[in-house]
Amino acid sequence: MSADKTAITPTRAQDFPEWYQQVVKAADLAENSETRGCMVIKPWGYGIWELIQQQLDRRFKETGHQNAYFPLLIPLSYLEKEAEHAEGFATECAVVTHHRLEAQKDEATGKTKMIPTGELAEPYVIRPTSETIIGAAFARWVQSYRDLPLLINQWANVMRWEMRPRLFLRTAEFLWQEGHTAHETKEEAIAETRLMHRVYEEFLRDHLAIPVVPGEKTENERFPGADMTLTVEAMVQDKKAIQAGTSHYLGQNFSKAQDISFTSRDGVVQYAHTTSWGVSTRMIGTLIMAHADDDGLVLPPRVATQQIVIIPVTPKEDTRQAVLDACHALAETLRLEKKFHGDPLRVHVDARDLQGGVKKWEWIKKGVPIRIEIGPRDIETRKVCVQRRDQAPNAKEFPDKEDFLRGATDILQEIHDALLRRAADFRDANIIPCDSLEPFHAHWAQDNPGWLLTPWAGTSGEEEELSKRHKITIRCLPLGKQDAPEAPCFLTGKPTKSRALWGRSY
RNA sequence: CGGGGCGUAGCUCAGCCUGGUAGAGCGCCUGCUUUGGGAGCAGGAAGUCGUCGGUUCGAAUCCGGCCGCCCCGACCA
Repeated sequence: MSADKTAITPTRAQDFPEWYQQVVKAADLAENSETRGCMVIKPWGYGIWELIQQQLDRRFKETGHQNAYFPLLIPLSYLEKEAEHAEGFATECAVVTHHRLEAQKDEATGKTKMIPTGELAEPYVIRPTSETIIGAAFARWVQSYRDLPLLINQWANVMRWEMRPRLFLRTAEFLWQEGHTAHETKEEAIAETRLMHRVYEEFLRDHLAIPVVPGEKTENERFPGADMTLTVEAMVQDKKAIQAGTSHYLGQNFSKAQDISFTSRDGVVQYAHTTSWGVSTRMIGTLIMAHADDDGLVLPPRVATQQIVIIPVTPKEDTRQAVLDACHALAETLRLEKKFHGDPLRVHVDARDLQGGVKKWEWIKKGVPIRIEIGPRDIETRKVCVQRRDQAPNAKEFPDKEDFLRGATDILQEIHDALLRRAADFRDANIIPCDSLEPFHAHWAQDNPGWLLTPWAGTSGEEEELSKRHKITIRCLPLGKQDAPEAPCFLTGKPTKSRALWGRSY
């Protein structure tokens, strides 16, 4: 193999979107299905989702939430209750209109066709999100201030009839969690919105090694029906932005529309303040675009379906069994004795009867953080061959087995830290301050323009104009930057303490 | 929903213009060789050529309807 050959063709530099597709394929994460816009998530990819689920769910429970489950089908009339909300999703709803099929034989061809029949009096919409149907339940559950706060989360699938699907990033059906809460006061609801926003930021940083810019969406970019939308924005390797998670303060918009009311401490009937927040399988797409390289996927250790893969090297038949035994023994020791952030290590022995090189490259493409090779010589010298996914494919070290055992979880943490640092450096290098119009316009003519941070005091209309002109959006008003030194807005010249972050996005 | 392109083996595609009834590479299976390595050689399995209809002695190939997919826009977690 020549030194410049990569496992993935094309490379990121050659064709980023195609590279992405090839990584998904090479890592065996998911594939397109017969159903338009919907993907089949394969075990290696679903394993990542399961880990995301487990670890996020733990945080939700720690912050006082409980899981529940609500129907997939929402009566059409529910979507008519909150006008803005309905309008926001109207163009991407799948509608269920019939409840049975009738077999009909075509006399000419002899084939049987199934004809929908039994039309429903009121159609159902397959949930694009569940505010309305959960709100209806909340209306029944909330009677008194003593019923509040109501802190519910649901793990579910939703469907949005997207025009241009892309594996993980934008599929018609996707998996997510949606938190829905109801509170007595605005302050409490906003505190909840901010809390979950922070949970997302920490999760992305500490579990996925993705640094994000936390901030607030402008009115133009808000969730339909929300008073405030908080977002975590990730920058991926083509310098585009991906909204990795959102947390919304819904004010009393939904509670008024759906009558989520309660008798307050002073005996007055009031409307609850509600929130909703969610992350989806899109995070897997974000993770790929943030960390993968020209040899395939690179998994942050905490969400790696397997963290360590041990490849037996069996050149001779007479030492084969001893090598296999040594591999299994090491795997078992790692599983039983080592923990990474509280979870037992996930270790796999790849004993398949394939050539070593084939196996090695397969695990590189699948992004396994640590590869171990053990052969007859290593058994004699009591060493192991250690290779890391954050280093070159042919880089290897030969520590004593005992030393490796002692330091295995440290290596995982080092890999996590290295991924995070690399991504953070990249992001920081590609957020450019900009305080006047000329360079702003010029910036977006570049190929992969990165983000601009500007003083901003423009109106929604002015924002929209700039957005359309350059195919950009205000990704967010970054959280820590809304009390900056007063400066003239780059567009209007009005003095402002606020800063806006502009970029192209997925 | 507008503008382009394409549906042929599991995958990527050639063949279509100039109709004569199906090919390559990769993958898969078998055998031999190789073995700290994404190997080599030999053999093999696998396609009602998206679908319905028309023209023709004969259609993957020509004509029409339908269905689906991809790319560029509008829309979006």
